[in-house]
Amino acid sequence: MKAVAKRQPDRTRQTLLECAFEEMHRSGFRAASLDAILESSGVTKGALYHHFGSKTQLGYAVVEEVVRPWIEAAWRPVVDADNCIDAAITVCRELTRTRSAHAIEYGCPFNNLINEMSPVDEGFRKRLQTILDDWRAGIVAAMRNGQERRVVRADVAAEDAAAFIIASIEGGVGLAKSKRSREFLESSMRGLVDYLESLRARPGQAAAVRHARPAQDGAVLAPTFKTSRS
Amino acid sequence: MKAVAKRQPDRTRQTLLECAFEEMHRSGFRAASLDAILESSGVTKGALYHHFGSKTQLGYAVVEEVVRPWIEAAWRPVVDADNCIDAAITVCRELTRTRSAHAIEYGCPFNNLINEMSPVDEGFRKRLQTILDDWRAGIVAAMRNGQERRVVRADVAAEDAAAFIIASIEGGVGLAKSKRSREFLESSMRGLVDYLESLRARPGQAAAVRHARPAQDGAVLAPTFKTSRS
DNA sequence: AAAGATTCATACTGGTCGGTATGTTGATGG
DNA sequence: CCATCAACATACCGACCAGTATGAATCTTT
Repeated sequence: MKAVAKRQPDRTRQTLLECAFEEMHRSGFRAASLDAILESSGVTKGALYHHFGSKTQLGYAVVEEVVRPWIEAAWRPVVDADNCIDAAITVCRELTRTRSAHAIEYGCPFNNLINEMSPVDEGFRKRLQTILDDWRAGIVAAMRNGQERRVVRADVAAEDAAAFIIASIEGGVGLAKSKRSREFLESSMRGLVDYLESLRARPGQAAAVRHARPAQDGAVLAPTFKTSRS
Repeated sequence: MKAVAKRQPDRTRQTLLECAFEEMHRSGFRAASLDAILESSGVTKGALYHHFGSKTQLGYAVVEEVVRPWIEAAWRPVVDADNCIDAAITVCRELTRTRSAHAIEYGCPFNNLINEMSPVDEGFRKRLQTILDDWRAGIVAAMRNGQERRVVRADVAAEDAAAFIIASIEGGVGLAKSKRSREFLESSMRGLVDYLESLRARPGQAAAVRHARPAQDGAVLAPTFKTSRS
């Protein structure tokens, strides 16, 4: 019998992925040092190059197997929820509240990788694009669903709103890196929450104007208390 | 008399700054190669190190003397305008329309630098932070001004809205890099324009839920067509 | 248990990059 | 016209880093 298996290729691979993810999160992909990954993981270079053909291949694997699930887990609650606006607001609140100083300082790995790698590597670009597409499609589906259930205004263009929401989140997290505090992120998120509130369907509203007008007139506004801070 | 001055230190410095900016825009700061900058500028390494003490100092100078004016020029129209919402919408339209494929592919230099350098270099972080602070303060001032002129809803929290707007712009430009087309940026910008429209003060509206300001109506307004799309 | 493949370990290589040492040329003041 | 300094130019150095060659240890299969 063997007390502990001396060879655990799957575990080695997983350790490598996680340490590579952290190093990439701190330094970006190009500045990520293989030696640093090897040191933090306790794996040798021979093992690394047995599991991954190159640094680039390792990076691709991190995107597919770490970043992608990470992002998907974040917005899943919104897609699964009965009321996508309530769910989205909750996610936003969680996002700012649970975020450690470390996460504030280093930002969102997904956003970081897009910014760094999309212009210089097609493999990264394509993989990151599909993650973004899926994320957006999930929000679009949630909003369409919300429109059918009459919890989201019918005149909202779901594609545009989804892109706008994702952009504001990633932009807020990204820009927060330039500040010491999380003030910017929190402030931006309050703006986002206000925007999300404005997407709620109002009780007596006639639906479906969509591409005709920006809505806004006639309807008399303002969900109010649930969101009013102060 | 001299036909052409053989020594033009100011011009040499400026050329260096511009070429460094372009190289940094393409590759990021850390991956920017001094040799590439020297080749594209036709300047030698000796000249570079005469004008700048190190690559980092060169980077700082690019931030202060190229990136900062670049950003300030972008939002100045909003601050100077009579109606900041109209101006902001115009700027957004310009931003997407005039943007070349190159700019789509490589994103916003300011955002790129924050994402890349803020976590790893305090000098960059501080300089970029002040640019962001100024940008945000400019929008806040414009919105407060707009609130006094009754073109912006009185219940809007200017700080939050400004952060949110900036985040959505930079996020949209950043994420657009992962797509081949500018579709994502345009879509996100349509979402932003819709949001900006929602900030307009409405004629007969009793204002101020937010900080409980009464705000007498009577002021009329609302341009409308100037901005309505489709 | 032998053979063969998988999994890992070590030492080394070629290349790139930021930075420096040192030399040369042009401008400038006396 | 000479001295001095600013403004360049060239050659070189050490560090780091991705990748490889080679071999050893372990597991699997028969």
